[in-house]
Amino acid sequence: MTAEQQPLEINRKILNVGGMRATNQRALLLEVIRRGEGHLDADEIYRQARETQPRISLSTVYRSLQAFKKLGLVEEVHFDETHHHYEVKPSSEHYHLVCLGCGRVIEFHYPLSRYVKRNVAETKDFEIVSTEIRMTGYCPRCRQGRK
Amino acid sequence: MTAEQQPLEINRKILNVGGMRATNQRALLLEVIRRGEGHLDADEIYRQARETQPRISLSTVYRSLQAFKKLGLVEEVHFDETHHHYEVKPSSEHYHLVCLGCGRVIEFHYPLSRYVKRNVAETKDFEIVSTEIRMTGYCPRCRQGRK
DNA sequence: CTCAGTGCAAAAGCTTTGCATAATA
DNA sequence: TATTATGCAAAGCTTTTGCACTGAG
Repeated sequence: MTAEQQPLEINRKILNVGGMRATNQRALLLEVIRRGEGHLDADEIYRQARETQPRISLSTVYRSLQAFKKLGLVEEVHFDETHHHYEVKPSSEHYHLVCLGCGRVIEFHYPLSRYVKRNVAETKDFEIVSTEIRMTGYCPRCRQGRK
Repeated sequence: MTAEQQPLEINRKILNVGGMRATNQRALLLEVIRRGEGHLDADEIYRQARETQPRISLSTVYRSLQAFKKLGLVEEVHFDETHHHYEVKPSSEHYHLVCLGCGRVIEFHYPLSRYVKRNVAETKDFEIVSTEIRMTGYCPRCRQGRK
């Protein structure tokens, strides 16, 4: 087994454990999303997946994304108004700053969410699958332009 | 004078200060968004505005929303994949829990963002206009159904 | 062998844009 | 009066859905 194929095998197991059928498409998509590290939207995932499986369809991408999300395998990230980006779940506590001026997205880390999560989970009796923190504002460069 | 009774005149001033022309449409939209308390999407804002100004158009709603957002007057909230909701900016520190099972949205309060904001703003030299925290997972009811 | 999953094409949303008209500063 | 904003209709994107076919279990 080559190094490239190995992750796909692991993805199949993950899918099986989740009760989904382990299709080539899904194993590949999971891999593409993982490699993308949260910076890919549905269309980009589609394009990259097509390099390996030219016949994969956009519908499959969307349907898989929904399935993964329900299982808690991937997390949806909202950078801007119209595109959703995806990353595999154990996303190490990183969140986003979005610049309203130039659209740039800056990641930031904050160790706090574990604490907030527990607090909220207890108070609301909610089982938390993913957390997103997103702050919008103006980056250093754009602050200059705004006087 | 309560926020609910705040007249359109004040909205006009807010718009002027922001450097935008104070049109009837924008003053009304700001008022509708304020009354909606973060629970309205573009189309709902449009419908409510039309009760007062039947000839207002959806394009105006979208264009105003974008303008308000740039000015930091309103904040965009992401409950689910496809709809964006809007609320006027000084939104008292409330965030959202979204249930992956039934789609229910639960608000929660957390006093922490001021602290996080300052920290992030300093570290990244970013001028923060708005903050959104969104956690997805399963609500008490849906947790039962899941095993 | 069955039924969940896929591909394709078409439909459905949501949001943006071009242009002539209207309103604001 | 000079712009800026609006309304309308049309275009543009992203996402969802129906249906026949394929492949995993």
